[in-house]
Amino acid sequence: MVKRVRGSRTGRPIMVLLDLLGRRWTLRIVWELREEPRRFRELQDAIGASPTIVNTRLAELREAKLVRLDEEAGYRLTALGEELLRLFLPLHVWSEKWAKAI
Amino acid sequence: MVKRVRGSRTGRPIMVLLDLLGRRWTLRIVWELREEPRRFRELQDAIGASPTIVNTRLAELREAKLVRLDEEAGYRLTALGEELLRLFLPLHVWSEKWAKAI
DNA sequence: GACAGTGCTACAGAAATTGTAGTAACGGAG
DNA sequence: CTCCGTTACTACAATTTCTGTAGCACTGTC
Repeated sequence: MVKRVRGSRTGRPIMVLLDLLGRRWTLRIVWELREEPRRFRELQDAIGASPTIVNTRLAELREAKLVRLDEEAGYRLTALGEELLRLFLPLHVWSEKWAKAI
Repeated sequence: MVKRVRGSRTGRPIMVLLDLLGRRWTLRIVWELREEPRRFRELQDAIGASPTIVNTRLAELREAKLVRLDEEAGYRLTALGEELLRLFLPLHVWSEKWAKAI
């Protein structure tokens, strides 16, 4: 089986990004790191996923330079990761409005 | 089909939203509908997913009142869906910057 | 040495997704 | 009416992904 690039085969950055963020737990992990660094197990407990997939997603996020492992404090967002998070922060407020609408 | 709540068991709106958006193809579908309505097959061809999953995601998005089926024109974002999209639009520009950084 | 914490991995079973094929309803052409 | 193309959508087996549990190797503390 040929290794495929998930999501877009075009390689356009927006498609690559949407594909990365559209994997289970990815958005959630970024969200959990929004305020402070987290240890591997801490993160795993917080989101309730298996260590296998947490590790896989962390590896992808690290490769994408959105997350890094700080030996002292744990996993944390990089500068790029924080930029991305800032784009997502309005979601929090909006989600409350959305919840009322549905 | 049994209705399950994926992701967060808390029911907090932001978690429910992150869970919905963190399913494969969901973000991509919203993105494809950003400019104009799309027919089912058109959408399927554009993203390259199976009809099964396209239909499943559309059903979820319709239930979440983010997408609706306009018999005349095809699937389109609702007012809520357009609000959500507006939050995501900066991603397009940011993704270009991100692509250069990695 | 015993113990707890760290990141991380193995692996079998369960769940989600794919790929292919097909259904049913509708409209227009012949 | 029959045939054809279009629509949304479904069935189902094969494949891929994720889960749940257990454990490893390493570091530091007592």
